[in-house]
Amino acid sequence: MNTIPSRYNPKDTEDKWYALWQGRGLFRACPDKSKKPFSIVIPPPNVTGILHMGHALNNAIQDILIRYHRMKGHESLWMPGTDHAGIATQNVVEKAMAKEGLRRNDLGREKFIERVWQWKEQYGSAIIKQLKKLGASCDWQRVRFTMDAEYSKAVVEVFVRLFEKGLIYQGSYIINWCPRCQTALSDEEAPHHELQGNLYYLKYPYKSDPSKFVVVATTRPETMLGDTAVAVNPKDKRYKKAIGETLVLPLVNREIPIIADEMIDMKFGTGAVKVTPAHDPNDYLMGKKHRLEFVNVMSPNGKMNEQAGDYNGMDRFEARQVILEDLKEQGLLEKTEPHPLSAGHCYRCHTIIEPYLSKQWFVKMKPLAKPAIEAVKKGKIKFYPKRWTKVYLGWMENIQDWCISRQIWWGHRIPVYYCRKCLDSGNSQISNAKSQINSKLQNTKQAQGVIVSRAKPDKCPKCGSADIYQDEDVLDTWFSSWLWPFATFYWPPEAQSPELRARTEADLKYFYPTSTLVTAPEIIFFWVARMIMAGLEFMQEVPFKDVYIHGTVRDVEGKKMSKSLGNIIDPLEIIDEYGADALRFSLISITSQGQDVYLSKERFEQGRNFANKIWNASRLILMNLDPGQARADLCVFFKKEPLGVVNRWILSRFYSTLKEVQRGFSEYRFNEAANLLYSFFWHEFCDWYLEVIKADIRNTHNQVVMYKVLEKFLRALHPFMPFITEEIWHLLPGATDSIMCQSWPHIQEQVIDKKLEKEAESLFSVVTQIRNLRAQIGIALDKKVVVSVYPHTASKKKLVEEYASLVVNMAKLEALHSLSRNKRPARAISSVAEDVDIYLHSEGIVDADQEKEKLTLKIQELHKLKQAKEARLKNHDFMERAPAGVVEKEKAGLDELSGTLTRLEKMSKELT
RNA sequence: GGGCAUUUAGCUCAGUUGGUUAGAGCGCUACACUCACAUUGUAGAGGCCAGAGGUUCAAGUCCUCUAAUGCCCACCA
Repeated sequence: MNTIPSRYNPKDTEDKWYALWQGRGLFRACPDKSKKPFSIVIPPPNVTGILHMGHALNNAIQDILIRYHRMKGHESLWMPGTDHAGIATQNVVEKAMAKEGLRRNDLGREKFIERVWQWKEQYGSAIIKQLKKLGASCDWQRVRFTMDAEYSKAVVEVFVRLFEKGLIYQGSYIINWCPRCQTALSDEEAPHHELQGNLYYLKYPYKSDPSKFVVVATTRPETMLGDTAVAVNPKDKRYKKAIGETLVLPLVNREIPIIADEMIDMKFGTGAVKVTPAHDPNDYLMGKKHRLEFVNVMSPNGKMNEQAGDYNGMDRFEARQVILEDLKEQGLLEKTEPHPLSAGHCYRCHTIIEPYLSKQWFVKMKPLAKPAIEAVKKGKIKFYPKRWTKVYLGWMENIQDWCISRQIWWGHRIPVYYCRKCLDSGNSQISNAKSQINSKLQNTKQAQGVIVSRAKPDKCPKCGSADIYQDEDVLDTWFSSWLWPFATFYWPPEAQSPELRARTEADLKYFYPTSTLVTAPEIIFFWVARMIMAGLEFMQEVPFKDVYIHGTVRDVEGKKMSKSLGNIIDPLEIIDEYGADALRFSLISITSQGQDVYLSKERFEQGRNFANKIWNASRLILMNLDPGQARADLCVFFKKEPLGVVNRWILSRFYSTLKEVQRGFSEYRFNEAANLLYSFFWHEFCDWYLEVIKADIRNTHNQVVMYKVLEKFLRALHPFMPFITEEIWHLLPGATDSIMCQSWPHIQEQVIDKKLEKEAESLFSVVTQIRNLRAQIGIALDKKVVVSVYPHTASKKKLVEEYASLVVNMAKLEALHSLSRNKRPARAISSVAEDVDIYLHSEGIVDADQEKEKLTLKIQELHKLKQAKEARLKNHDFMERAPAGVVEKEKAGLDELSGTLTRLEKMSKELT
């Protein structure tokens, strides 16, 4: 077996095994009534995406869960796929086209979409290849895309159903408008960020006396062109007389009234507010309430429009400056104060959002939210960590209607059709802003000429005209991804071809609801909450039972990793340098439940080193393994053979560890599970077990135990480090099949023996103490020394004598004597282990003072502890109120401490 | 303005229902490469658990307040 290299090289193994797994269909999952299902749907990455550390963490966790449950005997499905990511993808393709000097309008809608599809075919699978590098065991035959024809049927179905239920409506409101992407956005897509802006105080002259003014404060002076009133609080004494007066809007010369509204905060600014109903959500409400005029002064591209008079064509921020200058010139800019404000930003291009009046489609959310709130409150869905429940509920309980129409081309076209004839003849076509606002939204449903349909109608059902055209807008990307947990299973079955339906309907029944959703906190509102609503609305069942929210991956300074900051650690680079196993293990071992991860490249050394350690321990075992001996049945063997303390110890430790690992899994404490396996293997199996048995490695007991522990350990570790465990699995004698097909080791309770564990560890501590003594006087390891011990109990004496050779080997001794009299030998340095006094015979001169000082320090330290324990045991309240077990423990601790102290004191006294 | 999280060794972090002398990885110090592994081994140093109160027989852990940092939410013109 010396053909095994001494360093593990992931490059030799990872791609090889992945190809084999996939080739053999080991990731496939099919309904199997004899098994319990376990299913996860992947949070579909954007087709534009490339794998970053966040994905690596997210998918490593999912793969660990899937592999674990697969080995636990569940029919485990990991559903993969990608998201068409409307705005993001359109932006990317437009950017690529810009290099050729092309704009989307040059191509036209159809050609442009064709081009996006081409782009998707060419680059869209990049992230899937990268997931495979990571080891992701998705059922790739099922890979879905939110724009797939079958998936689109679900989107249309849902739109139509919600519309028919009256939960979708069209209307004109102030929405978040991105002037760069030129589309509406939902509130979630326009996160607020702090900006350092100014508060400008503008003077609006009275019509009756232009030398007098009302001063208003604003952060967006360019919107003043659209002002149609000034509002004050009716309780505000300063303006009591002014209410009802008329002002002349500067630069525009529009006459605007001073109105009274309770909404106005008297303490802010001057207490007088300019009202721009077409450009601010609050002003919009006031506009409606006071029947003001809605003047839209901006074009969709963020430039001022013809309503802006002289400022027509200027960019909104340019106009701001020019308007301020003009006002200043006229003496109408009273002052400018720095003022921090927060403004919405486009989550795709980070452009500052313009609150903008426009006609959009909305989903009424309150009725959908109600059951979704219930489901979580009743515990049908559980969040891990728990605190996200509150975040979820908080949002759900204050949910706003969802703007779902987008003015882009890449996406699901809204299934609404218009009959030109009906629209022309009727008055349902909404032409000006004012009537838009007043039009009752529910009317959309009955509106003449508006047809909502699963397929494009040939002719108008009302008038029979064939002059029908579809709504230009597409749906929000999230309007398709919220269906992911069931639409990926070809929901609705009735809408699919009979053949497809026959093939897939059982899958939906078997795998839905899914088991666990693994995701990041950023998309709780975007996605998680909406999936819960969709699942309950369309499947009458929650989409998943557990939601595990992991942390955000950050750099060492706590900054989010982003391309623009240049602080990215590329997972593929790490895989290339350290291996996918190392990447996975390192990430998991530092990710405690839901905490953010601060990452530097060096962290991955831990995983790499661990892989190498496993590799070399396996190498030792394989080089010394007699396959004939080793493969005995452990259970039978264990019962029959007197295995000895060390073998029994490692078996007990293994199963103790396994038990805790399993608990880690069930509580979503992956770091704990990973670290338990790590420290068991390294610090118990390698540092002690293998070192101890090395001397007698051909012994049958040792053969069986080392082989079994290795073999079972590999299976337990496989979910975390799939590649190296598979590689070594195949080096084991008689290994058939893939490790993926093995079961996760069953916990053998009868092997766990805590008392025995303690006994063995007390033996090891004798070794440690001797090593310690050697180090104290600097005796090199190759120099053999003689040690005498005096065990204070008969059982310890028996143990030490029986395992004398273990101590001799591990502490590199010439000889170990067991003293028959409790008397300090001459010329020795001393130490104590549990119930054992230890004397290392020194050939040189023992510095008695130094030795005495060392012992004295130790005595003082233990004395303090002893006092603390005595005090506790003397405490009446403690004795009365502490549980018996704790008191017992304290007593035992005190006894031991007293014993040790007496022994140390004797040692010290005998020193002359 | 509201909420959440974090604060434990030089660094990055574990520490579950309160219960012996608070742990890990990295880094550091000393020693050790013919030995499965120097991506290693052995031994060691290093902690008023952010601060102040409180509850309790017992607090890193529970409660209150304070401070710093980060994140999320909110119609702060």
